[in-house]
Amino acid sequence: MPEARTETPRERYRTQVRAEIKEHAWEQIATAGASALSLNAIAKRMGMSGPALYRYFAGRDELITELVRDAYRSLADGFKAAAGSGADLAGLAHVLRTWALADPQRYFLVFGTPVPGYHAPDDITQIAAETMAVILDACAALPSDGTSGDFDAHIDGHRQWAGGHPAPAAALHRALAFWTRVHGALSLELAGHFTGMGFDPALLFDAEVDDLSGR
Amino acid sequence: MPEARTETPRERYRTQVRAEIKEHAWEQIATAGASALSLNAIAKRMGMSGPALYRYFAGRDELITELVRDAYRSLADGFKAAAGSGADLAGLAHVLRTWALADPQRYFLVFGTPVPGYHAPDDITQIAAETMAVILDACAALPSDGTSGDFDAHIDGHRQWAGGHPAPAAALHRALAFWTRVHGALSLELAGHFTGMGFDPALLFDAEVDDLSGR
DNA sequence: TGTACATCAGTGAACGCGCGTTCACTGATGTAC
DNA sequence: TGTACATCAGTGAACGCGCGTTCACTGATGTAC
Repeated sequence: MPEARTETPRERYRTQVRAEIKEHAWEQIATAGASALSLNAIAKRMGMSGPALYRYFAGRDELITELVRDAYRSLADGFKAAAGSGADLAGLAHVLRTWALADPQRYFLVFGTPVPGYHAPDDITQIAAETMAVILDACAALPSDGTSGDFDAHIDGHRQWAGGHPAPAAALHRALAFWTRVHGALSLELAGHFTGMGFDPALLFDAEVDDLSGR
Repeated sequence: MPEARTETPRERYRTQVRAEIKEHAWEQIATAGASALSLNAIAKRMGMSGPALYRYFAGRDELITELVRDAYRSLADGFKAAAGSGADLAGLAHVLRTWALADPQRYFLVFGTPVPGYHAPDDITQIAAETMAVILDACAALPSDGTSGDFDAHIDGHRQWAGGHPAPAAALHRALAFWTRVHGALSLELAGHFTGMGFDPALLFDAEVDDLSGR
């Protein structure tokens, strides 16, 4: 029994071509970085003329914004799926690492060098907040030793940002540290700053995650 | 008593114009990011024609490489000066933070999104190793609780890279964690990932540094 | 001290390129009666 | 079922732009005798 068809053949074709454009875009980004993304080059690769792409995206900026959105979306979905399967903070860290290694340039598109003056649209910020929420839940689930540093006293403004999440200050703090530490280890690794240094970045990553989880 | 003059007036002029070109380049990078760096635009700002710059740099790539070299150099010098004045690991962290905040795009030129396929020349890698050495010394000077995790057992390959530095494994580990944690906190802050989250990134940074120093 | 020559900074024209984007259009696909 | 019309994907030409880079040159500065 086929599902109810609410999409016309033309609509299906449209979404398919849109997806194909994005795939070529990702390929180009993986190869030469996001700054080298060119609509004309994508069109050529797809065997069509440049202006044709304007049927699918208002322009280069909209395409890039869409790619950023998709990247955040896939990360948020990965987090939620893992959390739903009972993953703890360490498990989420490894979801992030796997996601990053799968396409380093995608990782940098989201977490890398910012373009001065660019501000992500609200709905993207929203998706980013979803990922934060998953991490915060995982931190709240972790046993805490109850000790509290200077920073924890300062953090209530952040609790408000997090939708008034009832986690203890130490958990809010730990959630932020999750991002900084895991991103620090990952981005230096992906940028090649550890190549030739004689150790395995994966083990350093694991050590950071262990420390973060309270060991 | 004037010092011995080994530089002719022409040479002095050359180095001065070179420096002026670099200054305009940094200004442009700070404004629009490194990918927007353009020789012609620099020349226009300086009131000269584009080709004139080829008297001073073989091309765009050489200019950028030189900027990266200068950035590393200034960071390494800052570290050494601080260490020479008795700064501990926390002091060095704040040197790095100050250096980063002074020109975020310079920070990202060095530690940000890598250009696929680009490899820094050996002399730049060398300067990077100098900065690493300063951090490692600071870590070796810190009291260690002697406990050792899984990662520490793996780290001897890295000791070799570090010129056979006699620091305990825990210090080597701490030096690496210094980079990942401090870079993680700094780069997320500079990229604006914390704006509007209701806490002060400087305090989070301090908390990370305290934790790193053994509290 | 003055003259002849070499050095070298900077110019302006030119080349070829690829970019994003617009526009008027052709031709195929889908829709309404 | 067939015909008239609307929708819309894709084309090719064109615009204007700025880029890195080369080349032959002018004119000023420095050097040697």
